[in-house]
Amino acid sequence: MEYLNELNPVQREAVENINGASLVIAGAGSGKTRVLTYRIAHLLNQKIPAYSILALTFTNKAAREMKERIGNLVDQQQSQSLWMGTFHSIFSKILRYEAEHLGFDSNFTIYDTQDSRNLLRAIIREMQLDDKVYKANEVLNRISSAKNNLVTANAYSQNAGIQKIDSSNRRPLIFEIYKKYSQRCRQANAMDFDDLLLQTNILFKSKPEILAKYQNKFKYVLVDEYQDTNYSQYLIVKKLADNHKNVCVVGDDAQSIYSFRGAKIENILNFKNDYPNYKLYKLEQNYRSTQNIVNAANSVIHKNRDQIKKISFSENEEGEKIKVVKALTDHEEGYIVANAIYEERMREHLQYQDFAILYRTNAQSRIFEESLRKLNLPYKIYGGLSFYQRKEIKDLLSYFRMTVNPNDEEAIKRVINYPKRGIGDTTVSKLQDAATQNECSIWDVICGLNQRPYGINSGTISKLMKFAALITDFQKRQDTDTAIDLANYIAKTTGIIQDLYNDRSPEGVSRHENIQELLNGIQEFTQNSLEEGNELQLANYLEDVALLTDQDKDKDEDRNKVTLMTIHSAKGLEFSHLHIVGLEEDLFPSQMATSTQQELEEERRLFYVALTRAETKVTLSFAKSRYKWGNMSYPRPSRFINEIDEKFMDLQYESEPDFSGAGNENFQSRTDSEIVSQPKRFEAKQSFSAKPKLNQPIIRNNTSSSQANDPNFIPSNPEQIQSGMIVEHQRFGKGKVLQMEGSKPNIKATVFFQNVGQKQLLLKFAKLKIVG
DNA sequence: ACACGAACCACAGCG
DNA sequence: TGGTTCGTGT
Repeated sequence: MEYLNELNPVQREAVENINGASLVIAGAGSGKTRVLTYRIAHLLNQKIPAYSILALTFTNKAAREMKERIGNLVDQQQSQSLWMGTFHSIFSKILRYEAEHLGFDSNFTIYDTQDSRNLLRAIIREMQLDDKVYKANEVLNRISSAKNNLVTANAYSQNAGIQKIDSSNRRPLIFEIYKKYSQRCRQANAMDFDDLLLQTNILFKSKPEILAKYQNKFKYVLVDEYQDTNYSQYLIVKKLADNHKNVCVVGDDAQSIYSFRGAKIENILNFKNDYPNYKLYKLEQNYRSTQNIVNAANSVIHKNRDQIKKISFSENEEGEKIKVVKALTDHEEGYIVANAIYEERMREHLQYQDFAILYRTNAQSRIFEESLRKLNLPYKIYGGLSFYQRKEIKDLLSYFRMTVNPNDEEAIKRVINYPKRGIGDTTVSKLQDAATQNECSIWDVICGLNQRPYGINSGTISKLMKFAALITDFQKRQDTDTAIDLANYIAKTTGIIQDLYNDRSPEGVSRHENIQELLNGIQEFTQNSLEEGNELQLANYLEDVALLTDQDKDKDEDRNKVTLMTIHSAKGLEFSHLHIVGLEEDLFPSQMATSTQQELEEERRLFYVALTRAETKVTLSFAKSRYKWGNMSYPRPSRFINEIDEKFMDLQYESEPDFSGAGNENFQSRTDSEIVSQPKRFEAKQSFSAKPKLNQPIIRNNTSSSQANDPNFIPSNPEQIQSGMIVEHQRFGKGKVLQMEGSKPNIKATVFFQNVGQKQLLLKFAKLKIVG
């Protein structure tokens, strides 16, 4: 047990007091994960069997890493038998086991957000509602937050408060959509992400004997990132721990950043009410960051009113002050950050993996990708469209889903006509109507078509029969084939592989590669299951895959790379040198989060989380101009910059910085004397008025005689533009035409724009003025 | 049924 | 910018 000596006194107490309720308030970098892993290791050492320990983490990755570490402290065999994972993955397992009690089949599909949205869109269309009023995304948010507060479809329709809100938003029929949505999910034998928690609660409430079973099984319950649990999750934990009360929750109210999805800080604040005899441990020493960073972060978070008072301090070296960089444009911000990383790495002999760029929204990532690529800096990017959400991946997975659960409505709609087999939208909607009428699935309708053809012509019926036979064939192979064999068989027989192979465009090639990568993953899964003696059928693979994210498939070759991610996904991570970018009003804090005190405080906590990811150095940056929604905007620097106590800052940006080139080969554009200076309106705070509508080509009558004299001549014809001309583009500003190529209908011009670099424009759509 | 072009929309964050 | 949907022509 020499591992106990690696802990400070408070950490050690939190690890050793295994019985009763414990609340661990853990400041950033205070060794929270260490306490959790050591506590679990300690439990195992006290001869508590692994299968009676339930540990709920925020991500799968965290669970995996923690298991690994516990394995190193005790033994791998035991640590692998722990019940450790996200709420979603743990309770989806339990729900599969208990599915019959809820009227589901144990091979139910898990709908991801895309599936849910598609289903909602279909329902809204079928109800003939205006999809501009009933936006699928917003309806989904309403339903999701209802579920997270355990409001079922029936309760929703009977709740006067909710009905009032929906009515005042002119969307009084959301309850109807919610009802239909629930029915369709049930019909399809599918649960969405929120259902995994909601149905667990329903199960525990309606079947006390089942609840009792799990209460007895899980004698020790641990929860990480407790500040980010929602009501549904809170109640699951409370119920499971109700008998033995051996519950340990770890969290930091200052790092609560998920209230948008129903997380409640109150869960931490109310812990003492549920467990009056609880013990409180405060981990206040930060081992991660320099004193300067910790102090700076503290000075920010102290501006929040709602918080548990705690001191966070560091005994590391004082460290560098926080730097702030001002860029003229969003693209320049990209160049500056990439250059800084390039130079810091050289000067301080660092690895690429020591650097991270954190931003508020995924949309900001592309500019940094471009500038990193220009300097040949390897990077990895998280978020955005994940691997498992790509079309080709979802298509193949949908065949797998059909095989395991043919009632899966979203899967069948994806694959019924992919690859093309001549079954069009009209046929699908006939099938859908029939399914709704008979309260059965589309698959059931297809299987009964010989008896009741629902007005579908015989040609199409035989196509449908062929499709059905294909799926039935897959189903028959399920029991005998391993996951990888069946997956390969499906990929081949459906023609997906061939279809993608035939597409020799770069996109087609990459899609083909993605499919190969997915199949490799299944191969790996099959192999691992074989070694560990687990089930190795396709259905078993599918159980996990819906809950995986990109961060779960970290590859070795990705290790030494600069990390690009949102601040939200950086939670729990740490980096030596950190760039927090886009510190502008209406971006960070987000314009959607400045109306109430609570929202603003959450943004501030988000900034706090960002700052505390850094070990040695933080650089903040902002741009004076940025493209947003396709338009130029001129934001002010974020208020958060000023909220950091000046003592901890290096305020060099106040004096106009000089990025004008010397020793910086990436700014050739600035030395190009042909390029005119910034347009005057650049200084204006708000965007210019009387702007032509973007989607309408601007065409005036072009008497070409006046062309040379008119500084604002708008061409209607690509031929009126020649190389060397100075032109102005609505989006990219002023620039010089370098060269033209292509034939009349689609002439391309390469234009060098001052702020954006070279742009290829298809002149047919170009929004250009000739200014000289 | 399908292919193509044009209009429209999107950018909050996650399992 | 880029993905999706809608309308049109084949």
